[in-house]
Amino acid sequence: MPAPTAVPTVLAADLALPVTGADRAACPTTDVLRRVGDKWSVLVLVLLGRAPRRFSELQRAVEDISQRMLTRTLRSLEHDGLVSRTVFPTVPATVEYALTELGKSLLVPLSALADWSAVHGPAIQAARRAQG
Amino acid sequence: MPAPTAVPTVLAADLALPVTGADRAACPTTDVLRRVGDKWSVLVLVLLGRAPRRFSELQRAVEDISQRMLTRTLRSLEHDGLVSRTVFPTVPATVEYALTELGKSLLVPLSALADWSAVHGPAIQAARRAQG
DNA sequence: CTGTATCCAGTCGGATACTG
DNA sequence: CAGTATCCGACTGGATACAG
Repeated sequence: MPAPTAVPTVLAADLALPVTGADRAACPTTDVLRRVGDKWSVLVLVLLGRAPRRFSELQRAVEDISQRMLTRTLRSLEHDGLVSRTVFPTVPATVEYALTELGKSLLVPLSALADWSAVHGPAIQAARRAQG
Repeated sequence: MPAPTAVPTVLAADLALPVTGADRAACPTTDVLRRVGDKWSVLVLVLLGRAPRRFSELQRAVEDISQRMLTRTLRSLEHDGLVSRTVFPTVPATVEYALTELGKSLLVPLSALADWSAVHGPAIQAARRAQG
């Protein structure tokens, strides 16, 4: 691990982000937020946090996700080590998806954000309505 | 406000999200995540959390954001009540941006996610490299 | 100084059809 | 059952030029 060199950062409410070019491009916070800020990832993570599920179970659970997007979402989550994929060589094939330990741990801070959203979401909605 | 009807939800690590159509579309958690999951919003929030700043100060601080994106980011944050905008009628005009109380409060759960990212970001990077 | 207008490439996400 | 392939509209974000 590189020594903790003095990377320019901003500090606010215990939150630090690098603000200069190369460092900011690799900022793990921004990286995670963009991973999780897409349309379906968090929903899939939460569903898998409840229990491991098969592809078709997920598709039924989410209900209005397209097959393509479910595949893409699962692939990217798997690619980032948040979800595991297990193929059972039945006929036809069955595939089970589950959270990895990494994925489970991510639900904790997401939970904090969900709590904030539940409390302050109405305030955001109100602000939007107030300005058109 | 409608009565708290039994909206189908999934529970995982204290995290609840609606999973059916109309409810999920209005899910405040997904809504907040998508707001914050864009390229610049969190960085701007963090900078403003440190201190109120003028437009040009922000642009210098971020360094590689385009004028267009800074404007758009600030407008959307303002629109959602997270940032305030104060115009001083000098010549030429100066404009100061600051976090609202709502914006400040958002930094708290974001901080939890930043902490997680700092700790587990390397694990994600490793997972990515392991699979190409 | 603080923006707006225009253009343009790349990505996101949905619909549909097809496959082992 | 669990995907892949293709097409396509919409949105994101950058570059550049112009304006109050």
